[in-house]
This record gives sequence, structure tokens and C-alpha cells, in this order.
Amino acid sequence: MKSQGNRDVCQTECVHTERVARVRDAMHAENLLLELAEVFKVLGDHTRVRILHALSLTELCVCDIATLLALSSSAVSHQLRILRAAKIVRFRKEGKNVYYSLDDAHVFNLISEGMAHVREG
Amino acid sequence: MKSQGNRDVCQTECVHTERVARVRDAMHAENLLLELAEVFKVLGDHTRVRILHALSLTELCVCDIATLLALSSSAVSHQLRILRAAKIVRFRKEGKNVYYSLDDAHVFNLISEGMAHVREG
DNA sequence: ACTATGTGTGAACAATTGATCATATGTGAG
DNA sequence: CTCACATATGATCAATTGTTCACACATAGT
Repeated sequence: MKSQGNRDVCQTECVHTERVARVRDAMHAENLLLELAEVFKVLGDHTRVRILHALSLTELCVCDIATLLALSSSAVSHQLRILRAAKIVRFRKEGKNVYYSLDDAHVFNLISEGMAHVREG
Repeated sequence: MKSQGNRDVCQTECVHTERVARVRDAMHAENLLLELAEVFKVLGDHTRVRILHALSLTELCVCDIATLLALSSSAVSHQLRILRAAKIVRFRKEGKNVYYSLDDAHVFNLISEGMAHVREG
């Protein structure tokens, strides 16, 4: 911790409150953009989009989705795990089944806006 | 083309109009979902999200973006190429410069909705 | 207890992708 | 034309990713 000779290090107190606040805000915005990219990355897969589209219509359990999209339960479970980790879907256990649905209205809106965009292309 | 013995092939005309229409609609929806996944895939990158966030504030040329985000012009150009191909950004040439902006309101809304979602997480 | 069923997880492999470097195009100024 | 500058592209390489297979876990019924 011998930083006496380093002029970049505060000797006593020298915090530039406003400057620090501005940088902290910028860093926070950067973090949000990073999270946003993560969300889009998770949405950016054919299989997951198909799952989310189905879930935008109604709550479904794993085997419902597997049947509906002609996928293995394993494949569906893997993708749901990713969607869960990204907080894009919710889940609810009932007996042997686990029912999934979209996490919130924002997710629904993302799907809707995206669909509107591609429909116009 | 010897398919006489194949009972799955029409001998004369046997088009099930309503059935074909239903399948065609489903295929069209599938294509849209595929395109939607492509759009999200393109949005799902930290660098591209940062570019789009900047463009959501104002139109910018390549070197503006490169300076703003501390990236090489090459890197920016590569990402803009991808964004252009996905019809997520527009561009406009003026002298030596090429100015980029978001393609339409849907793209702006996608960024907004996404930001709203991550802000709540 | 055992069995069947629904779901989750780990490993391995092929395929895709972003960053970088070098180079190419294009445009305006001198 | 030549030079400087803005932008675009191609190739390469490391890293990430989706799928598959195999197996593990949990729950309900017998």
C-alpha cells in the first residue's frame, strides 16, 4: 500500500463529488446496456423465440412445448434454463409438471414490437 | 418422376384448399419467427447495443461512433454492416461521411422496452 | 419398496461469431 | 494526379453457442 509518491492517489480527501457521480451514472448506463445485450442475445435464437411465441399465447409445461414444437424435452429444458437465468420467463411447479410463462409485460412487448418490425420488412 | 404407385401424390387435382392455406399461414408465421430471432441475434451484442443506444439519441457518422465508444472505425463499420443487413439501421451518404440512424420506430421501441425490462431486474 | 413419467444437468462436438489486421474503395482538397 | 481521410471488406483465429446423448433427480401411482 506504499502509494505516497503516486500523484494520482488521494493523500487525504479529494473527491470530486459531481465528477464521480457523472462517471458512476455513465457506468450504470453501461451496465444496463450490457444487460440489455444479454437479454437480446437470449432472445436471438430460433428455438427460444418459438418457445416465447408459444408462451406469449398461454402458460405451458415443458412437455407441452416439446410436443408443440417437435423438440426433445431435454432440448426444451436446456433453453428454458437459459430463459430462466435471463429472467425472461417465470415458472411454477405443480405436481410433476413445471409450467412456464413470460416474465412480464416488457417481454411480451419485445416479442410484439419485434414481430411488427419483421412484418413490415 | 415415376410416382404412379405412390398414394401420397396427386393423380389429377386434389388440393385441400383450406388445409393448404392453414399450413401456408403456419409456415409464414414460422418464417417471421425465424426473422425475429435473426433481429434479436443482431441486437444481442454489447458493441451493437452501444451503437444503437447512441443512434437512439441522434444520427451519427462512423467516426463519431468510433470516437464515442472508443472503437476502431473498422470494428464500427463491421458492426454497422451487420445492422444494415438486418435492416435495423438506415444510412445516408454526405461527402466522405456516412451517417447512420435507427431504421424505424419499432427499433427505438425495442431498445426502450428492453431498457425498461433490465431496469426493473 | 418399485416403476413410470416429467424435468434438469453435464459433457462433447460441430457450427457460428466477434475482434483484429491488412488491404481496398471512394471522396474531396491541393 | 496525388495525398489524406472516411469507410468498407476479406481473412484469420479464439471464443462462444446450440444440440445431442446419457444419466440424474423428483414426484405420483401401484
